[in-house]
Amino acid sequence: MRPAPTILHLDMDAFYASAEQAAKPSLRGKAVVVGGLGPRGVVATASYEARILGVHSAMPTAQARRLAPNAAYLVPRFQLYRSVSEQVMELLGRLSPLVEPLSLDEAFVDLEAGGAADDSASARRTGERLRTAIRAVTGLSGSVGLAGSKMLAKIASEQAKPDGLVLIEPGTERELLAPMSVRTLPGVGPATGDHLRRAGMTTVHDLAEAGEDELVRLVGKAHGHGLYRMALGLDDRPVVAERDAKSVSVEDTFDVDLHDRVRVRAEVERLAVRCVERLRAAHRSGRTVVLKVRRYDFSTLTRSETLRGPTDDPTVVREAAARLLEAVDTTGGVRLLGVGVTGLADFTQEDLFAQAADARELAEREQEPERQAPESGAEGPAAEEEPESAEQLAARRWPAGHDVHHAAHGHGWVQGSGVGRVTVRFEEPGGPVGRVRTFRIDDPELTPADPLPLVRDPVDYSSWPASLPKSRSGPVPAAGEESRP
DNA sequence: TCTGGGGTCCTCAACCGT
DNA sequence: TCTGACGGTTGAGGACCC
Repeated sequence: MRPAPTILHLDMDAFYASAEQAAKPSLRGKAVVVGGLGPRGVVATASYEARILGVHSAMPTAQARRLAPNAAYLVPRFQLYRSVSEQVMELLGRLSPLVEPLSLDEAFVDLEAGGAADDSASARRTGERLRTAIRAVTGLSGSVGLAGSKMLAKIASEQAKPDGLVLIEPGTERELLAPMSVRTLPGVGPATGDHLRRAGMTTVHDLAEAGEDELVRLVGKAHGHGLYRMALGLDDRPVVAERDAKSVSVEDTFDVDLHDRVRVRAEVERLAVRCVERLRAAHRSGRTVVLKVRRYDFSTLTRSETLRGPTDDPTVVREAAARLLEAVDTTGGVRLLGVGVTGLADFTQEDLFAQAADARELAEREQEPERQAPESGAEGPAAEEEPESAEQLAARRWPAGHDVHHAAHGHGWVQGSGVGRVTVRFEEPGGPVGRVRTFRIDDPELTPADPLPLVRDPVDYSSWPASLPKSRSGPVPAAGEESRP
């Protein structure tokens, strides 16, 4: 534990939903749900207005619709979130070289390493200035936790939500943690929480009392040891910048379970190719290919194969995935398929040709002479599947919430689509609530558009935090300098 | 009323080589 | 040659996180 609370945890408030509200003036103050909209979708983020109605992350979207039938339901737009995230991370990078992003909307910062704070007062000042800067640059609010360790900084930012700052003074940690639920501690989820509860432990105090040996007996060596230290408020994990990814994977859940083995095979090949595209985009190669199958009853199994050396050849990965699938029983139906690659390296083995040839030879030996080509063939994969309805076609072409441009009406976003029609609201970030118009889905004047920046004429923060920001135009965004309790 | 997608880390068993 | 301990690698699964 360091002597001063100089670890900062930033957590953007209801990030995806807030970004959508900022992008779409008509949604400000309204319940907004961002997530999968299909029959098997789940909620990624709900705005605070939707949370009041009981909607929360990881809830099936169907359930959310029952709780909040009038909320706006939008599919995620990662392009927008990524660009906002980059702005935020850029500000964090100016506070310290040690920034550890955890996701698009969360990061740890070691303020001491950046000379941005050395005691409680300076840490608090920096935290508040950061919140002000984030609001000015992105138009969104973030909550800040400050403490002497990562674990406590994260707990602090959780307490600070929404739109606040909480600082935990070193020396007060044990007292603060004692009455909290064991579920507060990182790494304690539903399973471990239940396990501990059955052993009579519900609070952090109970864990500290139980002692290390008892915890190790209950939940295993690594976890038990870590849990005990956390219960005492001890956590010396450093802030680590630039973590290399250890695996790359893609997966798809199907709206309807797949029964046709030919279709399953075709989907696995498609996923393998997508996985390699991602791998190559990251300039990596991988040595172990993993196939994931979730069956009709939600039971999940994985099968993996380690190659002689790392590869980024789509043929090699596709063939490995296909071999793995042969060993899986899919009768009863398949709900999800995934293909991943682990054991990543920055280089590719020179012997790629030989490896591809090996794999092909193996596959050929196992396959019948005429391999069904899914694209051709009268009884291809489509035989069993329903043709796409007009609704599905419209939803795919014009996803709810995505930006569009109309030759006559300008910039807008898709409010909904179906029966050959798409409804668009014409409005822009920072502008007034716009009007709604409906078009045919094949209207030639309507085209998909890129998201607009959430703040059009941002305050100049190019020399932040060295000097105070100067406002170029408009009112200085509200973001109190005082923290909420 | 059913349960996404992209990851990380840990555990355990089997197997291999020394 | 047999047996055992031990470490490393591989494969499978589970828990957890956002």
